[in-house]
Amino acid sequence: MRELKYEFSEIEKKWQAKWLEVKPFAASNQSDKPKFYGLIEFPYPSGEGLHVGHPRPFTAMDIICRKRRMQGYNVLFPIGYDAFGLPTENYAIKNHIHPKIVTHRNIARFRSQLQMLGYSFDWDREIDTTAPDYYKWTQWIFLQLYQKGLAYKATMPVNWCTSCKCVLANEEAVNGVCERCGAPVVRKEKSQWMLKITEYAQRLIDDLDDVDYIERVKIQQRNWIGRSTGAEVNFDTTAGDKLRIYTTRPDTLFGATYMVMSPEHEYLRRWADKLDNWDEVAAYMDAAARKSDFERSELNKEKTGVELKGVRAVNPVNQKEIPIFISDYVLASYGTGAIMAVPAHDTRDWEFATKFRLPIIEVVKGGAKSVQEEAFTDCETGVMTNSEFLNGLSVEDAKSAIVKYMEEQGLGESKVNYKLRDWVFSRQRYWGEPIPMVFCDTCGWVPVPEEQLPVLLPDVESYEPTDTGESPLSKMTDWVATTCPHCGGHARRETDTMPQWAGSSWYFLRYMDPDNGEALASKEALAYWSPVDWYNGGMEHTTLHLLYSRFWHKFLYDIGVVPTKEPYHKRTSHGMILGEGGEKMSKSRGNVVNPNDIVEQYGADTMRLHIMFIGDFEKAVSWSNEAVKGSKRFLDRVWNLGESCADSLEQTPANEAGIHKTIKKVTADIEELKFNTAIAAMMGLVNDFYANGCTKGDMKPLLLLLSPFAPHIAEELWELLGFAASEGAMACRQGWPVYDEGKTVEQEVTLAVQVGGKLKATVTVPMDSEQDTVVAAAMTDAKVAKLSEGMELVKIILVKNKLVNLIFKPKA
RNA sequence: GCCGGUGUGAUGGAAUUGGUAGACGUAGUGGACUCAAAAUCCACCGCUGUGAAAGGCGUGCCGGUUCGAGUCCGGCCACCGGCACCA
Repeated sequence: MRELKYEFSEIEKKWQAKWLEVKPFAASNQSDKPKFYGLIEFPYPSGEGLHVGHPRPFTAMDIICRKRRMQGYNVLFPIGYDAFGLPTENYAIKNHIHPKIVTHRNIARFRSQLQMLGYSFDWDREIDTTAPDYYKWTQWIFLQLYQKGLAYKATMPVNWCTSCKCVLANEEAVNGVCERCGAPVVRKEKSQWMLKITEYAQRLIDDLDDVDYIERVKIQQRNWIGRSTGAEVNFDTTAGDKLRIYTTRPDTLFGATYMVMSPEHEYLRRWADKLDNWDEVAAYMDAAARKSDFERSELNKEKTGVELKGVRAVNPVNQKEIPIFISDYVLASYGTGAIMAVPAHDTRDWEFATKFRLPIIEVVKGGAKSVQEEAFTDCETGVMTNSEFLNGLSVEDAKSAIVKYMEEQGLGESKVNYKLRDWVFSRQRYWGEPIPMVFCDTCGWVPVPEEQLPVLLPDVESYEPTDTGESPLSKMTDWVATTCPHCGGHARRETDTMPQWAGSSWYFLRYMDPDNGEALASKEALAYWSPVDWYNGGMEHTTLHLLYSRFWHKFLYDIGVVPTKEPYHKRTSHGMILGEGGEKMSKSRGNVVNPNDIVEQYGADTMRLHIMFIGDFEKAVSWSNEAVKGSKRFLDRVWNLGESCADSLEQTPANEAGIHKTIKKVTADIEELKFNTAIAAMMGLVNDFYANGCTKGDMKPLLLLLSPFAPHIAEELWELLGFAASEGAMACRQGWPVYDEGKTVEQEVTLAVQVGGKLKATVTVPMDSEQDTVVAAAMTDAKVAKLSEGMELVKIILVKNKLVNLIFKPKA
């Protein structure tokens, strides 16, 4: 008997100190072993510290990486901090502390919390996006984008958060409110740096075919990019200009009974003197401009619009004259900003036509109701009608036929459109990377020369955003005033900073070679580690960080900086941790669980184990303080086995099959993110050990299987049972246990016996018994025998080692 | 409206992908140990039924395929997430 209590607190401190000292998790940039790069989304170091949302994905990847090391891989599992951002800045404003100081404090806190949980990060590769030698390279990438024409300045209506006093990306404005603070978002004309992500739209779709992302991520990205194929068609107008429209249904061209332009369309002002009702039109344009996006979409149940009196369009295929309207249901920013309206086959056009009593002409037949009652929008079943040479064709055939005709006649051509918009890249805030551009009155925008990077973020007196919509940096006149790198004349620095997403768009590259002063990472390091083998992160980043970083990576690939087209080979995602009632955790509900409390009460191993045991990793689960005890109890039971097991290094025969089965299950389950059932299997094995008795030989594989999940207790018992002494190393440096398929099967199996498909009995027979043996054994069962009286056995279905189903019928 | 996902005991969740539904855990019940409690160990634990059995019912609802359906097909309902006047 080894009599030592499971003092988790001391044990965990001991091993954490040892890992920091011995560095068993340091990755090497040169190795004969196969490489594995496991990545988690680096945290934003908020003032609140780690919350329970963090340990779930972190522990999962830690388990995978610990297992990979034991399987003989050279593993890179790094950590860093995505530390630029608004919460830190807002805290700094409120408390008059420099954001730099706040950030350092928060990072220190995060670091100690992450170490407290025993993660096997390579701490020598820690990065911080706010460090000048890091953001130097963020700025460098921006300069490359600028040089290739992918960064440009444009004045355009942008999403403006009224509370943050800052521009938001499309992706950050959710339902008319700011994703971060919830304040209303309004439209504002501003001159902004933009990144041409749209240039990569098709490749961002196509290359999804070559990566191993979970399907819902691929689907969500494809939907977000929103590719559609259709045609652009020119309509003559009585004003003389050709009005160009985009449609995905060129087949319905004969059904176009009017046209609609967006209120922002450039022709409108040009046509002012031709319009009899210009006052009315101008009033509508004004009203539309004043509406926020939210008002334009959400509140717009009823369609509104104004007819242009004095200008009409001509349908190019039948020369019919049709009216033109303006309406805010047509968006200026998509397609050409104008549409042909086919009310018979588009619900929005139908609503508008009904309200304005415009003709509805059926050109596709097959709808359940008349098109006067309901638009028929189905493309699969319809047949063309009222469309001259298209009549009788299917919708698909009609599309190709009309496009071919239009291209021959010079009326229009096929066209692909995307919903994806260019990325608004400027923020009027302090705590971000300065955009390395200078404006010279004579030369215009001039990039800061690479050798002058980084453009350091200067210290300012106040971080308050200005009401004029300019960055706090604009008040730093000394810093703003500079000389033009081109002509040497007076120039002003760009005072906007980059968005939060900049630093995180390439951070995984920096981990490969974090101290490089010459490049964002060396060619060798990039060649060795690229791509990230497995990246796990939240679904909320699918159309933000994940898309942005794929875009940057493709660009870096194009200019020869990185060796792979895609940054991440595999992408998985975890579900959220909800509060006890299945509700979102929030301060206001008071159901927030602090990992520190759990670690203090039960230990880091219990915390890790429980967060993985709690339910399906990919789905949302609710936290239960009560249930944590079960995981702690399991570790106590393992500890007690370690104290009481027999000294023999032989395995107990009764445990053998269970051990091999468990190795098989845990090995496979980790790969499939089924941590909960892996843990259940280990619990089952421990229950067997209690029932059958156990030896050191039985404990050995159990401890190795447990070590990625609960590394501290595993190391301690490994040492205590003498394995470390006799084999000279920590558990984390052992080989991953292997199973013998032959030993996973039992000698005897219990089969279900069904009669007519209903379970009536079970019978135990030797493994792999043939049908005759099984049936004979089944018939010895009293219940089965009784059911077979006076019956004839007409059919036997045998599923080997599982079940036998006997079908009887009355004897004739 | 469109695109994903989910629905299983008191409860968190399992189920080798068509083969013994409820593994593993929590809560609960009974017992052992203890002066006692906690902890620990052992047993029971879907509903109904009975003295105990037998039997019947049971994976959101209705129908279908099959020797056999939580799993497949058709039609609904509810909840969660994403997108949303993108022509």
